[in-house]
Amino acid sequence: MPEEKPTLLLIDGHSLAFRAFYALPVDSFVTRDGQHTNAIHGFISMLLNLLQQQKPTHLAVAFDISRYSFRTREYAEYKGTRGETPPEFVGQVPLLEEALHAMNIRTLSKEDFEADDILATLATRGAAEGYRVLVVSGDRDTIQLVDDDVTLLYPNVRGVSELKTYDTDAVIERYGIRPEQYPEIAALVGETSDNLPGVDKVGEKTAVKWIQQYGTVEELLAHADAITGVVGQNLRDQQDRVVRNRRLNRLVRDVELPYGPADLEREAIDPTAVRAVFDRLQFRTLLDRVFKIEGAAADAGLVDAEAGESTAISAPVVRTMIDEELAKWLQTQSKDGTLPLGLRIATVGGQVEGFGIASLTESAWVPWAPGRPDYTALEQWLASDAPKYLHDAKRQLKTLHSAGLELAGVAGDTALSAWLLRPGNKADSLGGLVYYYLGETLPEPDPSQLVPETEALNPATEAWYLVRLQAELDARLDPGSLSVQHDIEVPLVPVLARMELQGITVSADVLGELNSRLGTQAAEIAQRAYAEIGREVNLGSPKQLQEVLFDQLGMPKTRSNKTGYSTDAQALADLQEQHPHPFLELLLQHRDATKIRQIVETLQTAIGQDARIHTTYEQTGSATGRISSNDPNLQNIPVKTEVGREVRSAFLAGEGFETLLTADYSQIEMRIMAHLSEDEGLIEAFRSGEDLHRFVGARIFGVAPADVTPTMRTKVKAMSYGLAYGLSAFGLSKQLRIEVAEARELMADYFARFGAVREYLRGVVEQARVDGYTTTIFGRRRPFSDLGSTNRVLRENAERQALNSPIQGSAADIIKRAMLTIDAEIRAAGLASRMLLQVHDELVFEVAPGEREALTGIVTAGMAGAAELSVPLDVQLGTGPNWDAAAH
DNA sequence: ATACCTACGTA
DNA sequence: CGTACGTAGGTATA
Repeated sequence: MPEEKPTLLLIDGHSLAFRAFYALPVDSFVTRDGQHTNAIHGFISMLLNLLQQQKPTHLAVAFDISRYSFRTREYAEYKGTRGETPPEFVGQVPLLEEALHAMNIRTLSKEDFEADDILATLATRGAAEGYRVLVVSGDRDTIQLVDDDVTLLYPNVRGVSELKTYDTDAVIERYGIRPEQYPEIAALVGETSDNLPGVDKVGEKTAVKWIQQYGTVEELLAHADAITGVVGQNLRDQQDRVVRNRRLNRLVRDVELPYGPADLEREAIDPTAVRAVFDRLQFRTLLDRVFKIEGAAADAGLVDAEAGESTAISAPVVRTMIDEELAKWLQTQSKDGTLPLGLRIATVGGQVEGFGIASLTESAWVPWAPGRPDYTALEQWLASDAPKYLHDAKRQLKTLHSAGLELAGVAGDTALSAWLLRPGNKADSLGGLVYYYLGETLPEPDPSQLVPETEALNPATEAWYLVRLQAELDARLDPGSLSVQHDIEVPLVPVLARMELQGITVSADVLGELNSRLGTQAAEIAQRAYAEIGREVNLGSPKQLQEVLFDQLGMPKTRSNKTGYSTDAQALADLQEQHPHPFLELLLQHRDATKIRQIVETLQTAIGQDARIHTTYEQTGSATGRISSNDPNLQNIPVKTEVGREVRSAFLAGEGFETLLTADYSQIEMRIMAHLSEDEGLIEAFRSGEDLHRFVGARIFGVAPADVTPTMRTKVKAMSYGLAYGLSAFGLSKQLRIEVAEARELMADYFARFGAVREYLRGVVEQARVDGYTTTIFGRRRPFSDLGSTNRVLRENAERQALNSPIQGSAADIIKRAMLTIDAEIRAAGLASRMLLQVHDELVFEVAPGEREALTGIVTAGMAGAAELSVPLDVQLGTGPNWDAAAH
């Protein structure tokens, strides 16, 4: 049996992407950031189909470099009729190329040539070298490439999901001429899309007839005199066109290229890179398809040996053990408590069922039944400082706590490491990380099935994966991130766990009273609002409000959003100015009342048996390094309004405690900016002890600090804060309701006095563009991929994020360091007082009787000393029976 | 039921 | 056309 020919697949990237662009609805393929992806999606989808159906052994995609080539030099009007490329298409091609590179697919382009010339060259060489060649292009000129070894796949009108196959026979059937004769026909007929006019009155029928008779254009023109009638005259008159067309539509088959067919062997994809790119493009189903096809390719032996080797390690056999055997095993495997072991806790219905423990070479399953006496070894090891690797350690710690078990020695948390590597991504499961970083698939039972088909992995084997995964993650982390991991994030795990377990006492009575009062109020306001418009509507429905405001009341249109026109507070306030109406005021009041009421209700249902609310902190919840709070969110409890503060007053010092203590950093982000920018003016402002905004205002407006008016101070304050967010003059003008020109002037004045700030902010973005990431004072990184984007919206969004990240992230580092110190000192001093909440720049404590002074000292020192900046860290303290009263 | 959008609370 | 979050209700899809 003859050996099968290798298959060389050659794709015209631009033409296929363009076809896909028009085949798929633009609006259905947009990322959350506004990047259009329909062309990329269509292209990759088509590509995956081809990989699956044709199983190419060799593969390349060719792109045009620009719309200019030797053809436009020869004939300037070539392709001149083509309109502007749609803006939604621009920018998709570089991303497509990136995706292809991640899939380890070669892309080719050549200055002065079109993609089709590259295809022609490779097809010719491929056929000569014994390949079965498949050419995919939407350009009819490529028909000339078809022969016994070369087949053309051409997208039909419906787009790129179905490709029509043209081999020699199919071409003859369709056009009545041999493939190599197609350009002769095209030269006569002309090609509108390339702006190549043909002979007037000559269509496909006539051209085919002539070529069937004469074979080539050259022959035909030699016998042009023999052609009668108007078309014959036209041919003679316009033979220049024909000659030119024929010259231009001949594809070049000997372009000099860096690769020959043999260099285009299909390679294994880079799973990490593919996931990164596809994540960014928000391609979920395509990602699955890529990995599925890739898996099949690996089975078929197409993937090179190197990629195969890394998956060759197999899990150790799980041994079940308890008590003395376990004690000995733990000691050996951990080298007397010095070597980290993976730890996985198995639970059923929240009850601990057992423990999987593993080193790199051995794994053990330890079944757990509470109350049995023979667990000393296990309990000792768990509670000891012997290092352990876990996934989502905080959750495990809390689970164990509820089972009455203590856990210490958390030395690594794969969820944290993964977040430090890619802080913008949402938390992944252990299985997800193993798949991503180790390229192996863990069986995960389908939670929707009562009797799962796939049996879950033994926790002991999961623990073994933890050890491998932690090593892989550590290897990928840079030194700065490693120190953040080691010095901040990992030690913070038990601290946050304790805060969550402690919770904070909340008065159900205060909330209940507030709820009913707001309820009555909201109902009254609603009635009055209905009276104003003569009917009842759902005031909480933006859609119904739009009807009332813009149709019924005929108000001027506000700024538009995806579902119509905005009815948010800002828009309503603007409306009230232009077109005052009592309904607007009532609506705003109703919003206020119901919003606070909704918060109150959420809190009420969150109060536990212990009269306390236990939030959950998400340590991997933000891209900058902040922690977030959920279920319920205690980081957005109202404070700005009077009723808002009533909510705060429901948060109390618990039974047996004297008072609440709040401690916050004042203007920490501005201080960090002063430190990072080394701006002398700003540094002096903080060292002077003068009110920051007053100081800055005095400099900007050229008056004495005492003469800074409240208006001036407000403007300065808005600008100072806005700077750290990448605020524009436009944005500042909107916020302060002043002219753009005035805002611009204000900013100019600011930078004239505090020039180093501007230089710093500019430098951050520039550096990030070079490095691909930003860094905080303590070494935390945040990667950015869109700083070089040609899409302005994407790029400028990324720039503002990059500008803000070192500032917000450093502030997060600092308060986390303070929390670690304070927690350690409270425990070292044996105080009963405890840290309860963190709200980004504020900490809330519960003070035990008689400990106020000691605690105050620890907190102040811990917070002020959390970083050595070129300006002091100012800490404000306050105490009181409730959170509102404890504010200062 | 689920996914998206708008709106809005905090730092 | 200002960063970072979480939650809830309405609405349109399945």
